[in-house]
Amino acid sequence: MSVQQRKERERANRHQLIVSTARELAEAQGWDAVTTRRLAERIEYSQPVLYSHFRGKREILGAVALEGMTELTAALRAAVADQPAGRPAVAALARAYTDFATGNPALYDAMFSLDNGLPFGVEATPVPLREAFQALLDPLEAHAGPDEEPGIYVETFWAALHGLITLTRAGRLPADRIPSRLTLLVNRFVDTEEQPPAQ
Amino acid sequence: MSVQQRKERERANRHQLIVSTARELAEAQGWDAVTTRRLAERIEYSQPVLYSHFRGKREILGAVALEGMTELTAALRAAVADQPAGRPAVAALARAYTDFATGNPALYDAMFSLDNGLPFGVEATPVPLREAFQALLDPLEAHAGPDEEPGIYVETFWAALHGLITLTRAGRLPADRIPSRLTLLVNRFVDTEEQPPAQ
DNA sequence: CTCACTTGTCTAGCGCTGCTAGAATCGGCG
DNA sequence: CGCCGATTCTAGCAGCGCTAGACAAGTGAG
Repeated sequence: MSVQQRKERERANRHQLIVSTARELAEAQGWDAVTTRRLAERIEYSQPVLYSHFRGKREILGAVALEGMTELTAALRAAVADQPAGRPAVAALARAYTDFATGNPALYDAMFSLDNGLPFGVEATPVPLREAFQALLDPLEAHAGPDEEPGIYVETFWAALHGLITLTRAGRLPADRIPSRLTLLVNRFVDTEEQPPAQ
Repeated sequence: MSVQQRKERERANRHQLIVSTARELAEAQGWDAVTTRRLAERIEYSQPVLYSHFRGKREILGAVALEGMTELTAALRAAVADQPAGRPAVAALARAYTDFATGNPALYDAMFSLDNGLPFGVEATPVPLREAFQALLDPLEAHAGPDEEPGIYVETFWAALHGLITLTRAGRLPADRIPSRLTLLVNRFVDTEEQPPAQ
């Protein structure tokens, strides 16, 4: 059985190679540059090999996106971990989210802007997606008002972050003053009365 | 000179025909279906005619987007006009914005999601874009806090709206409960203390 | 060790895209 | 009428995602 095991291992390696290469290429030259031909050339196989691993280009995008979800979760958790709960944690969360997006623009696009075929918000939603949302929810939900459903509250906060990022990157908003908008957003979503008045 | 005038008029008509047809096609079947071949066929000319009016597909997109900006401005102004200034005006504004986006999804994409080549936020920004932003700014800016710069405040509010719309349409947020998120957003961005406590 | 066969990979090609060079045709003017 | 410039068309390029069918390599049986 060792032969079959070796083959499976090699196949898994190549699978990962495709995902990593696609991601690198996208991050270096944008997703438009990630064509099946270029990707095949980079991994030193012919095009059809890609289709023995993935149903199509979208599925490759989805695999990259999933990888990104895990990393985003880790980044958010790490940023919040060494902050006191409450407002500082939310500020750190927002900052970590936008840093992740600006630091990995192609990855972020694959996750949230492009069509990656991943099912959001249904029971079939992959675990990394759920965890990413949970990482967003944990530091936030305590700040939802008494009349606000926590889920809705977090979704709206997330949408605001996402809007800031996409509009900025698309050139619709000036790229400077990102921190100002972020601070304003956090102020608007975290009631200061909850905290002692340590401005 | 009447001949030349007629030619210019015909040319302007065809220009508008291209823009309208592109918009209709996009709204009916999505922007992916708007190919130069299909578009040429619809207007009953050959492909190269398109390139005598526009530098390329992106410029057609830009023309559609510009048309949308004017309509968005009108929609926002109309929605706010018959509302008392303050919170109701902001709520109506937010509602009108999302209604416009969901009612004209392809148009909205051309304006704010796809690459239309229009210059935002610089001195060369076309008038319709400025006016649209102004229509957003007018009912809002009075609600910026004392420590908040109105421009930043409006940009952030706009980004939140945009994020809600794009995430919802991309299937990242469940489409129901849009009104809940909208209400929450308005609550967070309009301080209730300013108003008499007429819940 | 040889042969048949399964498994894996590649070459070649389809129909489509945005865009353009150069041929052909149309329309106004002398 | 016939010329000539402006206009429009035909035909084609390079590249896209994706796939059918030819080919080679590795496996197990005799």
